[in-house]
Parts: sequence; C-alpha cells; structure tokens
Amino acid sequence: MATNTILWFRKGLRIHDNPALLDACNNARHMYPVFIIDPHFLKSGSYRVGVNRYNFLLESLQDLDSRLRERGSRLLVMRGKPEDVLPKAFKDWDVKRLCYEVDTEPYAMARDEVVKSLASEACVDVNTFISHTLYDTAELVKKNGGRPPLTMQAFTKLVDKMGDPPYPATDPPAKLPPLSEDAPGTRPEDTCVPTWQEMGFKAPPSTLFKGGETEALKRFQMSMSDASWVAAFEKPMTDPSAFEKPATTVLSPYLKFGCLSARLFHAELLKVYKQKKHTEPPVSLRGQVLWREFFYTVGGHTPNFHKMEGNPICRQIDWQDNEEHFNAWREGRTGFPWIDAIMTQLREWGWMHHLARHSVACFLTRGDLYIPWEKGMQVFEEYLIDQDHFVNAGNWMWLSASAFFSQYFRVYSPVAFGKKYDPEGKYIRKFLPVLKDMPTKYIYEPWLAPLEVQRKAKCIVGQDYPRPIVDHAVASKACIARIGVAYRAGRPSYAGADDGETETASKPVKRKSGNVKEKKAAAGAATAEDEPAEAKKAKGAKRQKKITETLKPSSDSS
DNA sequence: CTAGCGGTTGCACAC
DNA sequence: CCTGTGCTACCGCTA
Repeated sequence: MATNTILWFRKGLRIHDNPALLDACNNARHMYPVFIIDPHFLKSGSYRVGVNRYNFLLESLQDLDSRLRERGSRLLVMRGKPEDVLPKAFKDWDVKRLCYEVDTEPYAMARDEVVKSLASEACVDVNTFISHTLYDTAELVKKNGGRPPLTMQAFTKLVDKMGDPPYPATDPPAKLPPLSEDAPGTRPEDTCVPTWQEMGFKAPPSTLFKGGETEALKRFQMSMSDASWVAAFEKPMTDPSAFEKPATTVLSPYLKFGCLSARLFHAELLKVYKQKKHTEPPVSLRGQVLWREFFYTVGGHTPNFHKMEGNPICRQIDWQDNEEHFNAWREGRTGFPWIDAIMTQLREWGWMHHLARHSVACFLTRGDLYIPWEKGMQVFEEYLIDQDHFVNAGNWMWLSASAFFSQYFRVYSPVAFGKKYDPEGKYIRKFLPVLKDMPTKYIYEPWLAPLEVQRKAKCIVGQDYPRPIVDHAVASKACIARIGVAYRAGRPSYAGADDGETETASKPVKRKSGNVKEKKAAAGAATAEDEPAEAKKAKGAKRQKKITETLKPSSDSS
C-alpha cells in the first residue's frame, strides 16, 4: 500500500547517487523532500558558519530545489529544530516513512537519535542509508579489530581488503512522487530558500565558488576530462600559491555538502586508472578521497576527536593561548606576508590550497605561536566553505603534531616555504594589495626593506603593514624545545578496544628512555634520575630554559 | 614482545 | 651543487 514519505536532506544535497531518495520514492503516494534550517548552526556570537559557507549551502538548496522541480517535486525548506519540525510534519502530512542519509558527526548522531525515537512514537518507519562516505566506517573499524587504523598506510591496506566501495546508486525516476499541495505548512512562500540577509548576516559572501549539484558535476567533469592530469596527480607536487587556476580540483566543498558523491568520484577515478598508468595513495587523486575516508573513520570512532582533552589519540601538549597573537593570526596581520595572504584568502574565498593551510596551521601551533590547535580549528570552521568536521579536526591534530604526525621539528618557514613556489610574490600581491609595489627582494620580508624602499612602495612597515609579531628563528626553536618536553612527559595510550572507551589512564605507559617528569622538564632542569645518556643534555637545559622563557606571552613580542 | 621500517607535503647550514 | 645533519631523538604497524 502506498504511503506518504519524508526525504530529509542534511548533507547529500544531490539527486545522483542518492539511495535515500530512491527509497523515499519507492511505493510513495506523496513524497516530501525536506531541508531544515537548524538554528544550531547559527548561534550568534560564536559563528559556527560564516557567510561564505552558509551562502554556499543556500545556493546548494536552490539548485536542489530546481532539480527536484524538473522532476515534478520541490524542496521544502523548513525553519526550526528538527525535533520540533519533523513530529509536526509526521502528523500534518500523515507520514509513515522517514528516509535520510547517515551523518556520523557527533551533533548529527545525537540529533538523529532523538528524531528516531520521536518517529517511533509516531509510528513512522526510519530508513537510513550510508552514501556520504565510500564505506560504512563502522564496518571498516570492525574489520580492523575494533579500532581504527591510525596511519594512512594501514588504512589503505584495510580498504583494499574490503574491496571496491558500493557502486553509485542509480538515478531517480524522471517523475518523482508529488507533494500534496494542500498539505499544511508547505506554501511556497513559507518553504522557499532564504537569502543570506534573511539568515542575519551583515556582510555579503565573497567566495568565487558557487554551491550546488549542477556546479559540482560541472567542476567534476572538468577535472576528470584531462585523464593524463588525473592519472599523474600527486598532491605534494601541487602549487599552494596558484590562484588564477588552483592547482587542485576544489571539489572539497561539494564533497562536504554531498553535492558531489564521493562514491561517484571514486568510481570514475577507477575507470581512468584502468586505462592509464597512475599514481597511488596517499598522493594520488584517489588518495585524496581516501584521506577524507580516513578522517571520517578515525574521527567517527574516537571519543572527543575534535578536542585535546579526553581524546585518546591526541597528545596532551601545554599549548599557551595568547589573545594578541591569536587575533593577529586570525585577522591576517602577523607581519609575515605569506601567512597573512593565506589568512586573507581564507576569509575572502573560504578556500585555500592544502599546503597553504599547513603553513598557517603550523605557524599558529607548533611552529611559531604555540597556541592550541582547537583555536585554529574553530577559525577554519567559521571561514572555510569546505569545512568538514572530522577532516578539519584530523588535519589540525596532524599539523600541530598532536596525532598522526610526530616529527615536530619539521617546521614550515613563513618566509621560505611560499618563496619556493612563488618567488615573485604574485600570491601575496593579490591578497595583500598594500604590498603590491614592494620589490620582489622584500616581498616575503618587508621589514628588511630600507625605509626609502618602503616609502617608494607606499608601504611603511609598522604603519601600513605590521611588523612581524615573532622572530621565526627564535620562536620555532622555542616551540620545538617545548613540544619536545611535552612529548617526553607522556604520550597518549589508545587503551580502549571499543568505540565507547574513554578511560585511558589505567594502562601503564611504556617509555623507552628517561621519563622526565613534566614539571621538572617544563622548568628546563636536567634531573638526577635521568639516564646517563641524558647527561649530555645538561648544556642544552640552560638554552632550553631560555627558549622556554621566550615563549612566555609577556616577553616574546619582538 | 621487540626491532626495524617508513611516513602525502621542513629548513638552514656545512661540506 | 649535492648530500648529510641538527633540530631532537617520533611512533603505529608489521614481521
């Protein structure tokens, strides 16, 4: 017997490869495609979503609406909390089935548990589908013995053992089950896609990238059309300073919102790979899709993944917040043009190259400022159009050497790194017009330019552009020393064999060499209980103390 | 249990 | 110009 169904869009803002859509159409008299504008994502004061990503979402909804209309349906954009909106809709529309795509982010998991029990109270069947990721990440974890692999190598092997991911779902019928037009609360003027002004944003969006499935598929085709480029892709070889034509696909925002299916992307990559000799993960284009899968898998099965505290895979480091430095970083006025240009691109475009993100993330945390990675993560969360919960947190832990990556002495130079790719400083001149006439010789280090040169370039350092907030040579050495202390003081133990395991302190932590007590080490003192091998460090201790002192917020400004 | 391997993406300086 | 080394001794995984 045909019933009324709700198709609840959250991510997965697409028609293609959408198993929830297919199920919602199945045996449906009326099908109601719904998106709910959830106030959770708009908490005033501390934006979770800046105007660029929010508008990207609104454009994606517009596009989804027109694609549904082409098929005789339309999108109902509802306002309110899902746990209020949905039960009312169940009753108003006499709904018997609710279909949606699984979302494993912590907020979504909790929300959906509530919705499920409300649905059950209303005698509504709930059908859920995994189509945001390539695999069911819980299955990957199970196959790996109950805990997620923590290296990309191990993850790639695991995925290979699983075999190819499910093939993309078939396209939906050309004619979708219609809404009942006299259903309460579905008037077009009450359920249309709002504008960014209506959402309360003051400043207009400034990103170049347009949201939506149509745009996603266009960009996807464009990227895939050059098979040689696809087959030869090596992420670390791409240029972070390219902005006229970005060196990578810029498909990430479309994957984040599900405007593009990762499974479609993956399947098409395999087709190209069959024809051509190609690069391999982790650097290949397929590798990039696997990185996303990796962070979804680890993040979805690690408690408190987006925090340092209570996160069993995250190294506990004595980061030190510094309001002044943090604000300078966020607002692009550190005095390092390469860093400030990247932070400007972040705010204006909502997207920058992966390696550019590395530069600024390293600078904020283990490289120069020693500020908690969570602070940086929150800034990215607000401004990035492709912000993706697990990917963002995972990469911030990576860059701050808190998890996954531990060679903390590999510090990016805020001067040399960009110069390698863009010796002329075109990227800096583009995003920091105040420096556009600075001679190439000084474009990465304007504070070294003689005053006369600064005058001629109409950019006086200290007036028109800030002086550097730290001496990188000093700050980076201090950071390396201090993070080394934190490393020796203890390491995280992933004691839990299960997802829910949060207690980690019970297992003894084995150490290879002198287990320096945190307080003593932090004071920079060599201790008597240290192994003889540590003796040679006595000399280093003094220097270390000095370096540690330079990190104190009161004394480290230049 | 443990040693050895290898890791998407650093840099400056010495030789 | 190249390769090696210090920074400081990393760590999950595999055999």
